[in-house]
Amino acid sequence: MADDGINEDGARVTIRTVAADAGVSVAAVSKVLRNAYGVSEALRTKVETSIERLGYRPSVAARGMRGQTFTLGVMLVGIDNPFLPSVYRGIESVTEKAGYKIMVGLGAARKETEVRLIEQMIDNRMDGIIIVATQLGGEVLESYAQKIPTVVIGHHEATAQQFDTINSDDVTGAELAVEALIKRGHKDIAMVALGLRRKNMADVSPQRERGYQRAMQRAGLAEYARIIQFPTADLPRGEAINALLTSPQRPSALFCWSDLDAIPILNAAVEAGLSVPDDLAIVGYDNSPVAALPLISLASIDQDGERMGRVGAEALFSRMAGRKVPEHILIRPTLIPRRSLYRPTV
Amino acid sequence: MADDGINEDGARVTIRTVAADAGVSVAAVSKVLRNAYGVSEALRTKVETSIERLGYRPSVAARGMRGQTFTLGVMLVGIDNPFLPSVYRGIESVTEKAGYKIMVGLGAARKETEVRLIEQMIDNRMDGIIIVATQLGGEVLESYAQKIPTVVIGHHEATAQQFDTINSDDVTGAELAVEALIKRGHKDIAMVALGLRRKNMADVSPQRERGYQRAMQRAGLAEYARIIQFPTADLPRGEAINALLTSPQRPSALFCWSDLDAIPILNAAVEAGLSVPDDLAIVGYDNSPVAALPLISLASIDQDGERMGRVGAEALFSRMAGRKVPEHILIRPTLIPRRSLYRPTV
DNA sequence: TGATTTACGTAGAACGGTGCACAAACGGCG
DNA sequence: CGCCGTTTGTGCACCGTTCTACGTAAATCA
Repeated sequence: MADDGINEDGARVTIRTVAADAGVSVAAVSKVLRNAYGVSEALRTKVETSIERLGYRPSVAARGMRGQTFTLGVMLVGIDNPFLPSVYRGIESVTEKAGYKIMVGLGAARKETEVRLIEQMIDNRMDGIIIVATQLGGEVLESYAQKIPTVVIGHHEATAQQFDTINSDDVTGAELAVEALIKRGHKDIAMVALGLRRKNMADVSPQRERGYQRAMQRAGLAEYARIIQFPTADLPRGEAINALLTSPQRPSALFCWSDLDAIPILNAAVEAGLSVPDDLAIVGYDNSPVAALPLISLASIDQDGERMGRVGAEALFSRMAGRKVPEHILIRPTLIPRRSLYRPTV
Repeated sequence: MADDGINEDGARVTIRTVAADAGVSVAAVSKVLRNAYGVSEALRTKVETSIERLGYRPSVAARGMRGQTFTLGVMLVGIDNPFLPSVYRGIESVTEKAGYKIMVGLGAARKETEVRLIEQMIDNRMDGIIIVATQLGGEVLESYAQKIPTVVIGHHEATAQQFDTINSDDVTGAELAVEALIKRGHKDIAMVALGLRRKNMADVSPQRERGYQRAMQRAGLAEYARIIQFPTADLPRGEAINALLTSPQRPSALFCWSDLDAIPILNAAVEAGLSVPDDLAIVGYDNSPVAALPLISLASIDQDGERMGRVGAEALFSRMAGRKVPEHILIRPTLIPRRSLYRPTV
């Protein structure tokens, strides 16, 4: 049984081979493959038997030239971001059921690379793309979205027309964090945000800054509110952390835009002899697996990435099916309390 | 300037559009694209100008039907394994220079999924594939490798004929870990290994077990040697960890096949009131970023994943260029000492 | 100068599918 | 029995490239 797509002559098994074997036309085989209209049960079984026997596999490349490829492109910022695996799992769970394949592009958070990947996916004739946590601007996204059904996850563009967006409600998430700290008696609560070259409200960090500001204001703590812009993740943050911890105005509590920053800060604080949460309480964002480790035990906001992935994939399918009006979905995050927020009552 | 591959009529810009615009034949444009032999400087600039002006982008799908796609497939076990990002970076650094694109498949460590992904890559007419840390058997790999140039990273198949392998020298890595523990005065050193349904020497864990055994024997500690098989990563390991830590035969030191297990064990040990490294010294494997956190400070064996990726990509290119004889490369790992191995002399 | 080589460019058949337009077969009905 | 509408299956143009085979003009050689 040649299930490697190559028959005994070493020639590739194509749709024509199958047609000849089944004694039908090429068009008939194609119809069966796409389960198109107008195939009798008899024909279908005949063709499927031949396909099975010959181990035929349709060429995606050839398909892509006219019809669908049944493949979706998923662009992720990078492989090491703790929030992505769950989003990916969510997407996968939906696409698998629908019989679609996924092709992943890893973006490394560089605009140039991201553009290249999107174009690559278009060139490869993906049926649709999901873009997760991109740095790209709304105009660029709109222009790509005209050419290929697009869903964007983790990037706030609530007015986008050509594509859908799925986001955690980052404002609410930040409010949850700050309110929890206030409830523990904190007043002097600072925030660590992502210091971007060019501030863009579409990114998650500014959204969380807004939530922070709101919650502080509502609690009458506006005078304490201050946002510390941290250098981007790949730069050395050691100095910034040091400055923060040794400052005479060191806050009593910290809300951190991401676990990516919260975890190193928490580590540095303990190393410096501070007690967490007594000297410094910390709440992060993303609920990454590391935060859950007992030695870290970092309270964090959970985005339910899996659900975001699922919802995103579903939106993409409905868009591929012809929906034109954009959907902009917010998903409510939850607070995961841990030791960095309060000392458990033993 | 229409740089979106669609001209003002809304029609797709194809090689024919470019040919017409430049006033040359389709074949000529194709030659320029592939920088094939027999193009004058004049022709080349003429064509390149048109390409630029029209914003033409060749269709990978159409290309795949006859020629190369200039795209490589990279199959990764999963997105959350700490060792993969560095391997990926290594691969990327080489392919980028060569002007090749990468398409990633995420395998989730399920054989069925992995097979599907490899076939998908063949269907998509990748020019070659790199498979990282697969569960698949040697025969399966050989059969795929006949159809597409293949390099396997992190899977020991030293006798494979059809594909190349790049591996960390896992035996030596384990020896390094055990010798370091012996040097710190430990005798009762146990090992935690990955408990596979079907033991396969191609996997990394058994290789490390062999290195452990050797080092123990060479030091005359064979009587102490014992290997504890842990359930695979996705199952709850809490019980296994508990049993290990509360056993009356608790060893004084532990060599762990992966940080994936070492980190939870270290956490549990400290939670249980043990002192690391005094009551229990631990050395892990992979040197994952979490191991480096001060609060964790887990000694670990570093595989230099980036180098493995680079070497793997280079091997793939040379194989695509026609090399037939297989290469099986071992890369020497190094020990990264941290607090879980020895208390620093202050 | 004629013969041969070299360089450049072109025509047109692949490649492996899709999908439209149409033919054939079938059954129901007046 | 002839007419008509509905299935079911087929022929063929097409998708956007590559690549072989070949034509032509210029350059080199004897």
